[in-house]
Amino acid sequence: MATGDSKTTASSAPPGRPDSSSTDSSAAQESRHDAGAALWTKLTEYMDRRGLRLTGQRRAILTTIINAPEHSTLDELLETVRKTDKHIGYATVYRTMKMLTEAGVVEERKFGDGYTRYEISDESHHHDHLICQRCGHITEFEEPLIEELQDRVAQRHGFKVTSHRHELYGMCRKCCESTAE
Amino acid sequence: MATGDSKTTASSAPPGRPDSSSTDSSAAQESRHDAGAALWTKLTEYMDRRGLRLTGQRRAILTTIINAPEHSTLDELLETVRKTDKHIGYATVYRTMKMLTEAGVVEERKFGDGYTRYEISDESHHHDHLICQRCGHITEFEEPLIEELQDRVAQRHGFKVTSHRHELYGMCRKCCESTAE
DNA sequence: GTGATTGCAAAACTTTTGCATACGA
DNA sequence: TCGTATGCAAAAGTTTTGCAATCAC
Repeated sequence: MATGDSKTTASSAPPGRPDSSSTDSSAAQESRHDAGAALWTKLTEYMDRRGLRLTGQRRAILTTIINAPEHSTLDELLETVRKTDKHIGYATVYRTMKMLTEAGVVEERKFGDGYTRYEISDESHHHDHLICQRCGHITEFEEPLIEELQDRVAQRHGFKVTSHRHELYGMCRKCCESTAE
Repeated sequence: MATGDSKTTASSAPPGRPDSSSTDSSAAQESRHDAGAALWTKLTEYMDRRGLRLTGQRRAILTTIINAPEHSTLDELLETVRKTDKHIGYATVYRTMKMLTEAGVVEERKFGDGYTRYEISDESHHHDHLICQRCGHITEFEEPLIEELQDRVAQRHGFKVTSHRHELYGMCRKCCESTAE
């Protein structure tokens, strides 16, 4: 029930795949968050402020997220973190992710396949997503002009934006090529 | 369980509210789909092709959707359609919405509050959404330049787009004003 | 008449929560 | 020690499905 049969999964982004030659920045996926230190600082500050405790499980979970592929589901994270800490429970991962989200360390994403996915929060690099509906691969993209236009739209409506999501669904390059044959 | 306590609901768009004076087209919300006839044609063609049957319930449900506010949830649609047909079941509405989606008559939308919402499919007017997290009001917007940029992004990635979602979350004009006081 | 459709209730699934136990500071 | 955190299992809450009875064509 918990661990098992997720349908589509973000593959673990092999370095140097064809995609990475494209114009846009998807650098974040290659280097696995060397900003780790900053995240720990952010987290401990958040926890100190509230009298929360840094347990072994929480340490293991944050470490896992930092090293795991972006857009992992709870099940995937649980499976991974259990390689470190055999007896960690689903609820613990769940609650920790909630806390990390609250702390601003990670962000929840819902791509409509029924699962909540998580990614490290990087406020300096807002990005959006291309989601392949065939292989499940998720690519990130940044397009400042879109963000600008989007802000203008909001302004026209007197709307104050606090967050947004922009997702393109379809078929990634690899799948297009393998289908074309 | 079924009908009851949805948290945020698209209010039924009173005509001539302040919003409608804004620049962007949100005309679709005012006039309740006079394209109804075209929808019926589309649906019956779809059904004929597959030997599906036009039952009283299905008629009632499509009529309901055409007249209901956009972005209604299943619960809301069920409640409304029951005013016409007292004994209609949740599953019937559910399955009919699935069929209508498949037929291209309606589109499913998920705005992250846990409910699936439905809107009439209007291929000539792609639009995206501004979602107020305070009052739940949903406004539509169109911005061709964004669509264009978005296509360009996809092209750069060799990605073939079949659908997209672009949603801005925050506070609508009304709520901004009532909060500012 | 025959196969599609309906409605009810139960199942499936992910997400949340209650509670007794264990543990960090 | 004291209150937070954990883990298990059960609860929630929405979406799906099984099945016998009905109904459209």
